[in-house]
This record gives sequence, structure tokens and C-alpha cells, in this order.
Amino acid sequence: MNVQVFATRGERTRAHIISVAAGLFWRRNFHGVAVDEVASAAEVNKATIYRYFADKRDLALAVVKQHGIATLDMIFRSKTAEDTAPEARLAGIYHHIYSVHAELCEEEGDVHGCPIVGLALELGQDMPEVRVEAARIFDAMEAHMSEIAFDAIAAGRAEGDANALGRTLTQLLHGAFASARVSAEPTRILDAGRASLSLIGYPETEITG
Amino acid sequence: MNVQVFATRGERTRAHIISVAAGLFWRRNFHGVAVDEVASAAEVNKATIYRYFADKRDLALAVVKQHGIATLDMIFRSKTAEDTAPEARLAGIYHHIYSVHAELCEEEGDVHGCPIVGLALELGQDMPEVRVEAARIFDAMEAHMSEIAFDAIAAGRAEGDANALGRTLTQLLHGAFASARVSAEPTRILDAGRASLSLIGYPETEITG
Amino acid sequence: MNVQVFATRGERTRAHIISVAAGLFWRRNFHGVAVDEVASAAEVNKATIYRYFADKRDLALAVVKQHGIATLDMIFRSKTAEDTAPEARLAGIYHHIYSVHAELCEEEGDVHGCPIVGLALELGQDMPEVRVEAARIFDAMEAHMSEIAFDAIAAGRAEGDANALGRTLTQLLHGAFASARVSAEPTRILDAGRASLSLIGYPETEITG
Amino acid sequence: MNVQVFATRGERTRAHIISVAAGLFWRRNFHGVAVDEVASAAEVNKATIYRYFADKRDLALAVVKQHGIATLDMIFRSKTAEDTAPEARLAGIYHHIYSVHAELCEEEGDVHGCPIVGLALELGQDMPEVRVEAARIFDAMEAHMSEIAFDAIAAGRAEGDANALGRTLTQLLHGAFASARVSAEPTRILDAGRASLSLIGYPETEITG
DNA sequence: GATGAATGAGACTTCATTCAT
DNA sequence: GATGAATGAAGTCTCATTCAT
Repeated sequence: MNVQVFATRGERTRAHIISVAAGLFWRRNFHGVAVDEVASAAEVNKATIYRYFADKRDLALAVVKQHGIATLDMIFRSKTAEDTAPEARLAGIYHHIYSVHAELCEEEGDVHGCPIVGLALELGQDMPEVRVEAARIFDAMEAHMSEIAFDAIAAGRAEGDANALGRTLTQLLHGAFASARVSAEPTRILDAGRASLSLIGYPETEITG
Repeated sequence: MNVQVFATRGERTRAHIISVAAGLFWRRNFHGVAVDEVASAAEVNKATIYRYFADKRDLALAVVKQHGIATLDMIFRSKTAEDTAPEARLAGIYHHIYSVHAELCEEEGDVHGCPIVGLALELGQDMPEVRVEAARIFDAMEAHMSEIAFDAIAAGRAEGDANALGRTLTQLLHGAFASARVSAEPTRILDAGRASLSLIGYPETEITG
Repeated sequence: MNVQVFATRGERTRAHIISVAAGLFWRRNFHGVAVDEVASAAEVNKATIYRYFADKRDLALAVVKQHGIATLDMIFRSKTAEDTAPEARLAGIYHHIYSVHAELCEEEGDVHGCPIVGLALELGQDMPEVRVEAARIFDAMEAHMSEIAFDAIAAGRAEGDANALGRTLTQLLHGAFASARVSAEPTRILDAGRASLSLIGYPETEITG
Repeated sequence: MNVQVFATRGERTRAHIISVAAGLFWRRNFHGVAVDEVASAAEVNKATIYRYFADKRDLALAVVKQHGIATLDMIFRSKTAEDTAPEARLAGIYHHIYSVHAELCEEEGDVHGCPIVGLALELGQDMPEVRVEAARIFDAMEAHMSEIAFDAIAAGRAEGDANALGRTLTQLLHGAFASARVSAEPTRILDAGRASLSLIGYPETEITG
């Protein structure tokens, strides 16, 4: 399903570079990472990067494209398949996000927020493509959230428009990213998670692994 | 009240540079703006900027400090004095934010989001001071939002913890900024505004000037 | 004799600036000292410096002129009047120079060498005037040294041409400055002093206060 | 023997830059030469310089390191192998130094002195490494001079401590550099050479090619 | 006349990017 | 095809110096 098998060595190299760049851009922003660093972190020659990507910006776009979808899958698919209950899915999402951020915050002392939106905020003004790609991912998240909202409404826990509620849930999640990043407190993510659970009518559900 | 009169010429120059830089950083990001551009936009010599600020980054910090407070005041004080009703205050905030963004979006085709958080996200990793300053402003917003929440609870429209609700309202606002910026649709701000009004128990209130 | 009494306040200010600049240039080189620093060290406004000196370089020239002579006097006149014996005069010179350098080296960890020659080496290429002025001082030193050499020859301790010997003594002194500065060991000055005393036929004379 | 063959292109470029920079720094001082000038004189891009050297100062350090040794070799090794007589070696050294300075003085009207000490005096305060490196070279010169002194003593021409005499000879040489530079008269070097020959007991030896 | 404020020119340095081997 | 070397275009910053008050 979400597994890509790369036939050629070139494709593997390309994916590897994207993956390394994604990590670096996430941690230290697009402008904070030099192409040299990407090259040495990926253990390829700098010219190799330019063989696969026209630009540093083109690399960023590739990051947004490939890792955006991958991240989404990781977050949303993790619990979806098994748990059908909407509150469990929502709690799972927040649990996952919180875990990742809390761990990284312990290691590096910083909260990094949503990698895709981060890049989009930094590059969106110059690169409409990045912004559009990020918007696409944003919309996918909203769709997932709307499903959760729909199920919660169906379960009689919430009322109103599932799509509107889905959008609110999504915005709240992104607000949580911003809030956690600015305050350097990953627990802000949990706050948003709890508020989200309340919003879909499950105030009592806890966010735990 | 919120008016500062600068005695010396230096103070005026300094404030002017900050103001110009704030606008540029907001529109085109910290890294997208060269110090030369700030200088020529402010109609001062580049060296004058370095007379008042140690660094380009120090200038950004000054922007966050001075304009953070100023922006807060503009947004939150605007309706506070006259309207005591919480829903009016909240609607006023969103109306104001939406107006600014919609207008700028028409002019420039882009949504810029929260200027302070934008800078904090871009510089926070390197400059803890910027992050801390932004967090302070974030907290101030939360305090305002919590007051609104408190009044709504007191009015019997909402229930629960005013502080938690205030945090949620704040996060939702910042999620709205991110959402609007990524999608380039200022109306996302209105969506968050409507959701916020619902959260404090005034779903029927409209956001209008 | 060597005392200048300044009638006007302007002359005092000018002399004060020169004096402060001399100390700074000596310690940290011409290019290592900004005009701002001279101003604040002299406790005058920077524009005041430009009232008295056309240039930073003009200031350096003034330093060479005024302090060159003053330093010479300090070094050579100190023991001349009283002690007529040439070895005592030579020992006195070296004692004085060594004391100053040893003390400053203890305080600041660096040996500064001859202030005049230092400026001349740094500026001579661009500013013939500085070089010429320094050469004049150099010659004055040589004249003093030649007198010492002459007396030593007259006393039957040395032989040969007094002027040639005077030149050698002078060069040795300046070699001592270079040597001490590069090695950061003020005692190199004493080495040169002992060699000089040997050269004029007084190897047994010690350099003490 | 003293020839270095550089395997890689990078090593050649690096050595070339150092060589060009050495000449420029010697002629016009560290602060008198812009990195742009080094780049254009070396016919490389400025960024290439920064590929090999962290700093302009780091370049100066490299100059001191590489050219210090090279210069020493040129000066001291030139006559050592063939002529065993100490006075011939000393005369050879002075002849060589004088020739270089006299020629350059004719061409450019200035005497440049010792390139290593020049840099050390200009940078020593800020860069202990440069000073230390220069001191090392100074010591190497002293060692050579001490050998000459030792041989002269062994030949019965001079007496006393060979090391002390070596130090005096070295200081005299550096005094000659200073003297020649300040007076812009290369013949001052010859004066020191003659005095040095006297000091080791060969007053009749002439300094000629 | 003295001072804080402002300037212009140029310094150093760092990128992203391309060229030869 | 991959790699070390080289480049050009900015970018940030620091001077010495001059202008208004």
C-alpha cells in the first residue's frame, strides 16, 4: 500500500536524499540547512544532489511531496485500520504526534511542529508549488478529521456539520503545533488533543499509548 | 494610551526602522529580506540600521518585541473598552484579523499569518530570545482569550475551565493563521472565528464590522 | 626644558587626544583601534577629533611627532644629565625600556615594542611622512647611541668608528624590540642590553635600577 | 630537497594562494591588502580562497607557516651546504637579504623588511598563533646564527657563548630590517652585516655575491 | 562650539550552483 | 557517472568620515 519499492539505484538515492533533507529541514528550517550539509548527511556528493534535483528549492518541493504523504499515512493510518471508534482514532493521532515531539524535544530541546507546514510557511511566498502541495496535505488531514467528526456525529456524541467540525479539528491541531513550537512545550499538543476530544463529544477519553 | 512620543531623533529613527522591518519580514520572511532592502525601504543608510541593532537578528528581536505588543494592543484593545459582551469582543478580534488579511491578500495575493509567530518559527531555533518573546505574546493572547472565556462562562453560555478554553481559543486562532496561509484563503480565519464563537456558546453571533 | 605648557584649552585637548591615541595605537596597532575608541577613551566626541585632525592617519602622524620626541627624551634624558659614564647611560636606557615592557607584559600579556617604529612599519608604506618622522627619531636615537659609543672609545674601552658603533647599538635595540615582541619575552631586551654593553667594552656592567 | 610536489590540484591552488598572499602582505601589510586583491592577483575566485582558509587571518597564518620555513630555507640553506666557513655563510645570508631588498626597493621605492615578523607585529596581538609561529622561525634563525657563532669561536675568531652571540646576531639582523624599512635605505642591512662579521671576528670579510 | 545622528564605501564571508577531471 | 574544485552573486557588517541640531 504505502510501501514503495525502488527498482533502480537512482531512485533509491533520490529517496534517500529526500529523506535526509526532510529531517534536516524539519529540525533546522530550510534556510538553516546548507546543501553541503544535506550532501554530507546523506553521504553523497553535492553534485549528486544536483543530478536529482534542479534546485535546493526543488528538493524542498520533493520533500513536501514525498514526506507529506508519508507523514500523513504514518499519523492517520496508524490506528485507523483497527480501531473504528472515532475518539480512539483521534486520541491515537494525538498520542502519536505528541510522542514524536516529546521525544525529539527531550533530545534536542526544541519542538519542531509540522514539517510540511513549516516548509510551506518558509517557502510558500516564493514557491506557490510548495504552498499548493502543503495545502493538498492540509486538505487530506481535514478529510481524515472530517471522517472522525462524521463518525462522532453518527454516534450521537457531536452535532453540526462534519466538515466544519473537521476543519476546526484540523486548525486546532495546527494551532497546537504552533503553540508547542513557540512555547517549546510539547504538552500543548496534548491540550489541543483533549480539546479536540471534547469537541467531538468524548471529553473523558484519555490520550495514551 | 498606546501612543509613544519619542523625544530624541534616534528613538524615532529606531522605531521607524523596526516598523519598516516588521512589514517586510511579515510579507517576505526574515530570510527573504536583505538588510539593504530594509534600509532602502526605511530610507536610511544601512549603517544606520547597524547603529541601532547589533545584527539583522537583533533587528528581528526588536520587531518581535515592539510590534508584538503593538499588534496585540491593536487586535485586543480595539473592542475591549467599549463592548463588554464576550462574543462581541471575540467577533471583533476575528473581524479585525480577517479584514487585515483579506485586504492584504487582495493586494498581494498572499496570506501572511501572524507576524510574530512567523518570525518565531523561522528564528526560534537559533534565537531563543525570539522564541521566548513570542511565547510571552502568545501567553498574553491566551490571557485575553481566557477573559473572554471567563465572561462567557459567567454568562452561562459555556462551561468548564476558562483557562483551558482560552488556550483552545488561542490555538484555534493560530491554527487559523496557518490554515489561511497555507491555503491562501483568508476566509479560513472566519471559519475559525465562527468555531470559536460556538465554543464560547454564541454560535449565532456573526463576524462583521 | 621638555615641558610644554598649553595656553589654550584647544591645545590641551589636542595633546590629550594624541596622548590617548598613542597609548591605544601602541597597545593594539593603528588598524586595531577605531576612531570611536580613541574618542571614548579620550572622553571627547568623535567629531572633536576631526576638528583637530584631518584624518585618522593625521592623528597617527601627530602621535609619531609628539610622542616620538617625548619618548626619546624620557628614555635618553633620564640618566644622561647625572651619569656621565657611557656604560651607565646605556644600562640606564635598557633598564628603563625593560622596566616599562616587563610591567606592561605582566599586565597585558604582550610586549609592544617601540611605539614609533610600530606605527611606522604599519603606516610607512602609505604615509611617507610617518616613515620620515620615524626615521628622524631613529636618527636621534642613533646620535645618542653614537655619543655613548664615542665616550666609550674615548675611555679606551672600545675602538673603531663611533658612528658605526652607534648605528649597531641602535639596530640592536630595535632588533631587541622585535625579538621581545615576537617571542613575548621582555627579557630579550636585557639580552640586547648586555650585548650592547659588551660592544662598548663594558661586559661586566649590569642593568639594574 | 626543498621542493614540494603537490599531488592534488587543491594543494597546488592552496599553495599558490599562499604564495600570492605572502607577496602582497609583505609589500602592503595585512590590513592594506583586501581579500579581493589576493583573489584577483592569484587569479582565483574569492570563494576559492575561503574554501581553503577559514579567514583572512587564517590565510595570514598559513603564509607565516609555509613561507616562513621556505624563506628560512632560501636564506640559510643557500650557502650552508657548500661553504663551511662561518664568515662566508654569514656574508652569504646578508648578501642574499640585501640583494632582495635592494632590488625591490629600486622597483617599488620601499623596503619591506622581514615578511614574517611584519605579519607577526601586525597580527600578533590578536592571533597568538601567528606570533608563536613567527617566534618559532625566529628561533630557527637564532639556531643557524648560533651555529655560525659556534664555528667562529671554534676557529678562534670569537669568544664567549655561542648561543648568546647567535641571539645577538639574530637581533641585529632584525634591527637591520627595522632600520632599513624605517629609513627606506637597504644599505642599512649591509651595515648590520658588517657589524655582524665583526662580531664573529671577521671584520675584513666583504659582503658580495 | 560640541554632540548625537547619519552616511558611503568597502570590507569580509557564505551561499547555491556549475565545471573539469 | 561521481567527485573535488571552482565560481558568481549576494549577504552581513564595519569603518572612517560628515552632517544637523
